[in-house]
Amino acid sequence: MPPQPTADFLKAGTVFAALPATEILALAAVAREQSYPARDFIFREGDESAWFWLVRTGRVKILRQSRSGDEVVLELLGPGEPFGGVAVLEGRPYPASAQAMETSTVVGIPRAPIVALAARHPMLAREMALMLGRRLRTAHDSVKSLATDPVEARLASTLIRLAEGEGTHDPRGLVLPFRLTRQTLADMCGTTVETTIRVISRWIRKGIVIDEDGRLIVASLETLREIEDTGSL
Amino acid sequence: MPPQPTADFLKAGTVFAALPATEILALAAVAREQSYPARDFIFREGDESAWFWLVRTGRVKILRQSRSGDEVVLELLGPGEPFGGVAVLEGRPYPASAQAMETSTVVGIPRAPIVALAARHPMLAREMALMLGRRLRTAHDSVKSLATDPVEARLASTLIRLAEGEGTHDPRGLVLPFRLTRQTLADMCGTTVETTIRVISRWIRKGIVIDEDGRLIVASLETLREIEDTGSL
DNA sequence: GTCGCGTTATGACAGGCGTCATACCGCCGG
DNA sequence: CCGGCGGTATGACGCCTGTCATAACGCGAC
Repeated sequence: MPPQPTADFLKAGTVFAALPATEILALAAVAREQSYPARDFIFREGDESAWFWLVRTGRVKILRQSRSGDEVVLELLGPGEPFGGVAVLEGRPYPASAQAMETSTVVGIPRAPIVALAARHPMLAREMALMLGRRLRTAHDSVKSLATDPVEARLASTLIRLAEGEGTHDPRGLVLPFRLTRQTLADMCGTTVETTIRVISRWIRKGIVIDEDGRLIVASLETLREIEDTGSL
Repeated sequence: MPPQPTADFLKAGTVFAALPATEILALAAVAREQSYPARDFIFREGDESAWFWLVRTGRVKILRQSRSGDEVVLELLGPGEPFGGVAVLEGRPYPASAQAMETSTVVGIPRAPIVALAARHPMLAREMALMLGRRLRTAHDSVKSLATDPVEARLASTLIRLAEGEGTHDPRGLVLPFRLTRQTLADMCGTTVETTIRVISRWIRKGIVIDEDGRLIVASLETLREIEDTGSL
């Protein structure tokens, strides 16, 4: 049983916040909550996009795979964040896979009610457009970083982004609210586990970051920023 | 004097196609057409987003620069394609620069009328969302390619994308409808001019592509596809 | 208990590709 | 007509970083 009813959860998010109460209740009636253990896939690249999803609890990883089998992590999503939306509205298959990073529950809403709702309430499209604009910008940030920066700078900047966006304050620094393996970090930066491990280990030895049982704590955002700029320490 | 009145141009594009004629005329009345010579900037990253733009003729390059001065080309836009839109709607500064690749004319629409129009006609937001979804997908394609593929495969896949999307058929192959320098291609793939020159020269010697006075012709799309997959030839 | 898996760690090695230098060609402007 | 600029071409060199191998540790499954 979720900590709060589905309707309240839908209303609390940014996506459906502006909808009238009756619409929210109608959505909640057709929504389905489901829980996934770590490493389970919610859907895979190429699957038919039958559901629109929202992260309820936990952490979901959006990724694509290449023939050679190595993964590229495109986005990390936390509670309240939607995914699969564009594919649903366009009626295309999902362009990427979604995988639970830790035990997570997600809310799924079937395609038909969402499409009908979007037709009735154009403000949904507006919210969608703004959100996509933001995500396009961060995607472009990634492109720029991958295209020009050396590995250590890329690792620094994704860690900065995560810490600033999702970190909670603590006497020791900014604490990331989820476990982030070196492998996942590597997949977000287009590098390998080994180099990521080498870099993070060096940072830990220098006290720039702290590894607390798999959870990273950014102790010196400033040093990371310097690394981001100069490409090394 | 442009080849057709501004109003007709606006109506012909995908963005405003569904609007009533009176709205189109109102837009055309406040729109401004302007011509830029090659290498001139229409706006720069960080500028206040006072205008929403459409490419009328020519070719516009969306790019970002790093401190070290090297550029990253995020998108190449041709006639009918909009740019600067998200920044205008959100009231943020432009997140990237726009530069004319060749002599180009663009149509600019001031911020206020666009914002008002979007409020009156929610379908605009819908069009916007769909367009952003497509662009997000191609951005994610770039991320994946930059993160996992070797340089030669990246060059192959951007050339394939350009040829399939914008190439015109010809007995010799798919002809790109604009001059594309090795430098620009390098900036699109996150590599350097030198390596791009080496790779393209090799391709030209093998007959995979043809350089016709700066315009590239893709003679064997299949070979390029094989290179895209295997990472070399 | 112990086998296996996921994760972190460290070293050796090779090679793709960036960097620097140089050269050539066509074009435009003074 | 000639100097500068933008673009293409080619070689030498080096290093960042991917690849492969090996090891240790914690933990859940059986």
